[in-house]
Amino acid sequence: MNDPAEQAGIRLFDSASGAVRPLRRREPGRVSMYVCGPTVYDVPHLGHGRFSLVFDVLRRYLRFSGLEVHYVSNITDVDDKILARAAAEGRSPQAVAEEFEAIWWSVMDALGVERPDDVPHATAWVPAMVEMVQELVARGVAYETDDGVYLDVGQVPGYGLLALQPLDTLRAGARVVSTDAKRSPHDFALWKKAADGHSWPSPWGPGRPGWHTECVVMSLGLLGEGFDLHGGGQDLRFPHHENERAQAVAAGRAFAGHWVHNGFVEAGGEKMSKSLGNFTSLTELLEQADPRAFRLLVLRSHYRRGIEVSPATVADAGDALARLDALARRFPDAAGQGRQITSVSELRAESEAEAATFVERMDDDLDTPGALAAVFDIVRRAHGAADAGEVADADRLARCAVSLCQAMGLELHGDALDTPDAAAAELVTRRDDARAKRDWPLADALRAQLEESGWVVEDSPAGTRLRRA
RNA sequence: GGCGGCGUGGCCGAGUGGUUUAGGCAGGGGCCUGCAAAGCCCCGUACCCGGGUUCGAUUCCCGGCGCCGCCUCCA
Repeated sequence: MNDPAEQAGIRLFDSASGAVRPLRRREPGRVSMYVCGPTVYDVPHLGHGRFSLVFDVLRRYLRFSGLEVHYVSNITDVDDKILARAAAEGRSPQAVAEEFEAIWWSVMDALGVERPDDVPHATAWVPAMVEMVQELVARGVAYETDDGVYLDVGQVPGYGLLALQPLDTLRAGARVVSTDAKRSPHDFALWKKAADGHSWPSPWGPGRPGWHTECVVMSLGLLGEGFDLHGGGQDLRFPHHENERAQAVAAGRAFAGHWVHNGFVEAGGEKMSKSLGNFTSLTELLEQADPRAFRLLVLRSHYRRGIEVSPATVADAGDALARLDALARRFPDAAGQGRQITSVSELRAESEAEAATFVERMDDDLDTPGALAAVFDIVRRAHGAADAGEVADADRLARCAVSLCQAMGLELHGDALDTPDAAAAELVTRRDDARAKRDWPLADALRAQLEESGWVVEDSPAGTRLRRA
């Protein structure tokens, strides 16, 4: 029991075994996780937002459970798409990668996604990648052709594990370019020969690493053999993760202990398009909606299922968020800075039953919808207690709800961010005055004026309160 | 062709072999309020279609229909 999470004992679906099983740790009390990051050749799309949020929530929850988390997520800054864009726009691949990486981080910050502990860039790891490819060639599991170095997947035991089907049943053809010197259509490039300015020296001449080579080298390099968890979007399961795993296995290294994949973002059967009013990118969504509404939308469905992200579903989540914010507004004390509880053990000391329900839901394959339902139940009870004058209980429940939201990365806003401007402040003063004199027509007229300028007016024992509509 | 997933009340979205319901949003009624807002209480008798197993299936099995993802670089 010296591993705090023995008590929490989170169970997660593992794509390699096809079952929900306990997340085992290489070292007690610590979790090492690697999540495939973006290739920076364009602005982030909605799917990037979902995976970032899903793994941010997992990371935060593990920490809330009392575990120390080492979170690594890469930036792929070597890629054909980056080169294509650079060529099309007449600038360097570095310039393209830098531009979109900067956008990536600004979007992550807006979403409240915490920065990874380590952010390896592929370009900084090329020598290590060359070493691994050399090792694979030396072991006789990789071979050189005219255009690169390939892994002979037929020699890798268990290839097809993450594809969930055996190698010989995988269709070979549909999207494969054509016959080349590869021994099998499934063999993939560890190293690509190229002498186009964006290349590095290697024993096979100038070139650049294959995509799968990047992640396997950087994850093992930073987290070491047999790290705990490897995550990413569903589409990466095969071939990307399969091929990372194949390289590790072929090189005789223990790889990830647990594979976690999140479901896709869908757009209601319709293609995402502006004419339908759907969001076309994450940046566009963030221009139009509260980032927290998007996080709540993600939390509201199970991470392995698809979710629909549209203006309507985001707005709906925004309305639900308003209920949560209303709690923070009513209990500014409980929601105040520094008053949240940041670990499950502390929370148990104060709110055993509520903490237990939340933990039970989260431990069950990160059941955020269930956890959220538990939070809403606590919210309702906090208000009920306050209405009944049970101040201590109300405060405790409110603090619990706010803390649990926090544990999932959801910051609740009370009044703090809605500071009225001078004009509004004056109207408030005049209205309080009118109300004191019981001049209702005047008070109502002033309220109407405030509402016209975008404020929601709420009366409270402390006088008129405003918040943004 | 192979593999995987999904189809739940007006909408979003969980879950389960049967006694009382996920949850949220929207809607209706009531309470509170000078009127509101916020909040509290109450309400809607849902589970793609057809078979089968069962005392009983939305939940298990079989077959359809529909939607989606993967099968070489897309999170």
